[in-house]
Amino acid sequence: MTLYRPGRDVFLTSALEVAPKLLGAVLRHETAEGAVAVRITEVEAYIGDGVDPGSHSFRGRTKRNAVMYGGPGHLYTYFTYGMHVCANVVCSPEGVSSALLLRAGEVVEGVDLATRRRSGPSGRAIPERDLARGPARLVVATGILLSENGSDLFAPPFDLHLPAVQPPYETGPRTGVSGAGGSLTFPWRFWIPGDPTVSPYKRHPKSH
DNA sequence: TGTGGGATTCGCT
DNA sequence: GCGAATCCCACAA
Repeated sequence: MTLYRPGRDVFLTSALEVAPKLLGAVLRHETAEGAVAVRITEVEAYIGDGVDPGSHSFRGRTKRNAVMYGGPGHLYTYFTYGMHVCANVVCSPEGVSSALLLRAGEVVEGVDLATRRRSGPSGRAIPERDLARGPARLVVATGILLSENGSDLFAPPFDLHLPAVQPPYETGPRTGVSGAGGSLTFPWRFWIPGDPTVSPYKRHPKSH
């Protein structure tokens, strides 16, 4: 298991190149409640500065997306739909904007804690594979907070381990983003084929 | 200072 | 399958 650090190795390049290497990586987050770790199974690339209309940084740097320009290995969180938080891993060198949205993962540590966080006061049952299946679900399960925007993912309370051996992966077009049907047809999404934690409706974009 | 829209999820049908 | 919930941020005035 190799520990990569920000500013070095694979994280000094674009999200499109980092994506396959982040699949299978384990992201761990520790709080007073305990630790939860997820094995990343699905990511989506975003590139700013006029390249990708779907990116928050398409129109350049703003106060909101400043973290995306802050160097590789940092956490970019944002609030959306009035109720959800999503988490990204910044991949580009300082001054450049490129990141990976964590779309899905498998909880490999702290299943009980993750279940409590996801079920809330209702205490309803949640299938283990659904604990971190979906960007906002993954954030809830790991206990990542909006206020942790900008955190170094290679330092406590976080820890990011890349896999010694890269798992096989598949790519596909983006869905769920306005403007996704535009002229750009990069394979923005990357996932581990056959993994049950990958969003099912993303797994079969065209079921004809 | 006001306004419009969104990198989603859940529950009901 | 469909629609509601909900609030931060960017941008226009």
